[in-house]
Amino acid sequence: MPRPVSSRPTDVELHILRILWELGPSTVREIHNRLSESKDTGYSTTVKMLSVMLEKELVRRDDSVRPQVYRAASSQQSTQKRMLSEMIHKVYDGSAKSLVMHALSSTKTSPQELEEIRQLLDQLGKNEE
Amino acid sequence: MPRPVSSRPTDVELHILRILWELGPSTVREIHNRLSESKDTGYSTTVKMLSVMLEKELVRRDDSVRPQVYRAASSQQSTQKRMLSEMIHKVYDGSAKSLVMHALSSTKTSPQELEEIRQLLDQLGKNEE
DNA sequence: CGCAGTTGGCGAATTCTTTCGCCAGTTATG
DNA sequence: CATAACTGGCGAAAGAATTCGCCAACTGCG
Repeated sequence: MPRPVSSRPTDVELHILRILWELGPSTVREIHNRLSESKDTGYSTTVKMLSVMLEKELVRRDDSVRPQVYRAASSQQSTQKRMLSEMIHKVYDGSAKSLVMHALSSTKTSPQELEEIRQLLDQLGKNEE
Repeated sequence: MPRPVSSRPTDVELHILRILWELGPSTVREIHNRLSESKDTGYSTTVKMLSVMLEKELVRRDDSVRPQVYRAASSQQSTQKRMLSEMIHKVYDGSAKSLVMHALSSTKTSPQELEEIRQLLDQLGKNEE
């Protein structure tokens, strides 16, 4: 068997992934510095989290340089989409529409953003016909 | 201090909540029967999960009848909204728009549903002005 | 009543996540 | 090349989530 591919990130894992998406490939030190702005856990903890994430294939490591450089294994987009579709299934019973309606009605969205969404809607409508 | 109110449900907890939303107030036996259609865990496990959920105030229990009847403490809608806004913040960095765009583009949505969304959009636009 | 089956409470085992302490290897500097 | 600072690996502790075994209380039926 090849290997189960990257699983759903836990909260801290997601936090680290977000840092990697923001900073790009980084050393443990860089990741830890950023992480410790919002969380006060030790350096060892960050090292360990990264090693767990490496195990789960959520991140990759470049050993050819010193200090080693970590990067996210999947892009922000694809990770977001994976997590979103899990939510649509497990929380919204497969109804993307309900989720969209909730998302739109419970947060303020600027007129410009509404317009972008409307355009996407038009485009999707075209493909359907 | 009053009490921290219901926290985020875990996977199994959510599964049980979904059953309660579907069936309405139910006995452990009823919940377990439905749960065991998709999961093969024992009756004791269901009892325990419910007691944990009672502790967390995710469900309430009516002790005045025998066998006791459990019901979800929050509606499906409000739970969905709570979880969705957590996702918008933690995964989409607060951008409901990005989430909506992903949701629409990665799942097939019927023309009729697209229309409903468009109407909501129009309505939101009005309130903005 | 008295037994058989059902219900549910509790503590403990298991598994996963998150946290470190400690130690060894690496690097920078005088 | 010493030695001080930094880097990261490992195992184990602490916390959650999930699972159950066991037992006591309750119910229904003859």
